[in-house]
Amino acid sequence: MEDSAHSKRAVTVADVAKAAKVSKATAARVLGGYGVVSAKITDQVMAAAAALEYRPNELARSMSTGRSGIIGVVVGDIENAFFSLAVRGISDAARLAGFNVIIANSGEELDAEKSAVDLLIGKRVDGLIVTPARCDSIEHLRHVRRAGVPLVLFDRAIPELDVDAVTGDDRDAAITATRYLIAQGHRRLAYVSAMDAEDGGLTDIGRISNSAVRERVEGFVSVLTEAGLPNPLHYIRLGATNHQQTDSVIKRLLSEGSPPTALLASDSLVGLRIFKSLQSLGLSIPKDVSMISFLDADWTSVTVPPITIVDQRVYEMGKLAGERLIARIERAPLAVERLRVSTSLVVRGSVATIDR
Amino acid sequence: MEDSAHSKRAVTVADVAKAAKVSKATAARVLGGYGVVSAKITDQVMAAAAALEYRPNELARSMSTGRSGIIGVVVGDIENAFFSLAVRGISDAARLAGFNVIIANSGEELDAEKSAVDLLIGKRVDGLIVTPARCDSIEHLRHVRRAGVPLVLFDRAIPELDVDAVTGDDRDAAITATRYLIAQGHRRLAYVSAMDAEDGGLTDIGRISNSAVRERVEGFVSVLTEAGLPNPLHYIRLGATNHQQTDSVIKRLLSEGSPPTALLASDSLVGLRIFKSLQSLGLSIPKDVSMISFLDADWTSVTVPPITIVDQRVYEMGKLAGERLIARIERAPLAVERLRVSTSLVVRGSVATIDR
DNA sequence: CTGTATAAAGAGACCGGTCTCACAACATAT
DNA sequence: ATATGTTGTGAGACCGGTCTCTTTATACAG
Repeated sequence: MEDSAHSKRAVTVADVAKAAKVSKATAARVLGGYGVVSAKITDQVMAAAAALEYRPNELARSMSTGRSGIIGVVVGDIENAFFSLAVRGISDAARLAGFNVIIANSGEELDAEKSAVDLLIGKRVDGLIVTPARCDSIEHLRHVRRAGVPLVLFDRAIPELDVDAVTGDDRDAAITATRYLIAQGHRRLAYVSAMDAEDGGLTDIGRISNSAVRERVEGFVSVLTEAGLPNPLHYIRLGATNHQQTDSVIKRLLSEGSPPTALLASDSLVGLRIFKSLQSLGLSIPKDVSMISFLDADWTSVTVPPITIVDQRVYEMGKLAGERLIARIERAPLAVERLRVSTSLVVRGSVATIDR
Repeated sequence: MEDSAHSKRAVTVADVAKAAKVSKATAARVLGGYGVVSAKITDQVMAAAAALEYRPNELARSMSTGRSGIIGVVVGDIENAFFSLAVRGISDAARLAGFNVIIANSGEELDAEKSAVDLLIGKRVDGLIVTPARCDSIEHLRHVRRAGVPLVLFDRAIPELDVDAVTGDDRDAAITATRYLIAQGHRRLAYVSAMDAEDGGLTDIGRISNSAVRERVEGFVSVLTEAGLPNPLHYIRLGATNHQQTDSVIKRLLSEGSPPTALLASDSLVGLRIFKSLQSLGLSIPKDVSMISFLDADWTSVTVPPITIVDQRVYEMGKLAGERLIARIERAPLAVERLRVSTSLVVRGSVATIDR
């Protein structure tokens, strides 16, 4: 294997310059596409570069220009369809503007998020899109701003932070879905979310550290209250983080004296887990229990019955976030804003009508 | 907004050194964690760094060390569950070894793949994992090798390229699935893949430019041949790239004089499209048509009936690819290998038994 | 034919780290 | 007291680009 040398020093502008018999500065002008160079010299340099298979060192380039052409994205969980769709939206916006994307996974954990942010700042990304795991620990995000790196929050807003955010209209979405359930005659409604929580219960909505979840819960509760239903917090359950947890949450929920007749799932993963739980408990949807899930995920349209969902238009959210960030990077004079992407309820077959 | 200045020069080692009243070299030693420095000076420097909120410039660091700590991944389509799972496997392996990951999407297009590879090489990634869109255009991959950057192919192998590859045991998987279908009494079997093709038909297996698809088709065909079934190529269809295409492929396939009784889907996206097509055609699975899909995707276990699948263990594949690449980066003396991750057939309910 | 404007090419500083080498200070051996 | 070693610190080259400033060559005007 003659190429096992492995690190034969890469070809540099200096090498090309020497081969083309011009100065390093001139070669750099040709290869970097700036300044003025005669056609003849340009050809010489290009020929030499091709012969040597010159590839520019973007690192060095970034060092002197101060721009990396990269935008960093910190998401909760790439495997979640919500985020992978969002990432595609961001990537598309980025590509259109000539930027590339580095993705880092936080696993919805604060420490991982912090170090991901630090890492990306270290790599001198031109801007950052972050899905903050918690809205009550924001020092690291403050630092991003202080470092002069444009920042856009995704899916969750932090009012104290005076920074752009792209979110769904979570409150309205929850309100619409909840009103629909009530209109169908349901009176005992549960809201199930994946957010970590000490115990499954909930006492103080204001303390939910994830704004998307909080606003949905608020919307949910406000509808129950306006409908005059008792104990609006009673059927709210957090902590459906994995299969076992969800199973036990659902089991406990349904074995109450008067169990809920409808479940609202905070995201498509929770929705899927709930679906499977109900299936394994031998319960039929929507005859025994009704459900609505957030996100128009793959699986929701092929089940029997197909699942009624809140369509979040995540791709648009991602694209918008990307565009906004790029506008910031290019110093567009914009007011700090929270951009809300509207959602819509897609009625399929997972909600029963209850006669009373 | 007092921080609208936006680019207040970042804090450098020199700044920290000045504040700590030591030389740049000493400050660098403390901040970079190399060399020897007395405890007293270390404290001074750390204090100054903390006060100034120093963050190292990884770009500059990479420039002098020649290592970026990044591995580049070029995948076909992040939104495909296959790839997002693989990416998680790769990321986990990377994180464990202290590497970070940049992801680029090729959209299964050769040009996009080439420019992604170029870009990543330009960013001086320490290694590259690529899912080659085609196995017959490999000059850009040759160049990666010539540039001295370790490379691991993912999901598809290219024997001519003398480079590590991590794939499934595609041939065996297809054989197992096909034999199973035949054992259930099926005699007219179709294979449907998403690969681009001029027309849907297929004349020369050897010319399939994607090794995974080719090997699966080979396996499929070999079983049909060994079972003495006529015209093994007859029901092989490529080009099920999107919903419309798949619909028309399926429609044409089933409106033949003697339509296939079982379909084998090349990946979970194709599988899902097939499922929906059949549903919209009013055909029942498995009564009217049987099917098997590759990949244990979300949706396959919640349909009615649940789908019999070929479980590909993609996470393991990704992890293995990551580990292999890192071993290469760290100059482990390994022979070039093709690593095959075994698959297994998970029988669920989408295949009917045909009595004859 | 000289003066000046202009275009093209070269020289070298710079970005922010790492790292080699020189050197100073002090401890231990002879 | 001198030689030798050890440890901690400073000076400055270097990575591979960009970019400013200077120099050289050429064109055109007076």
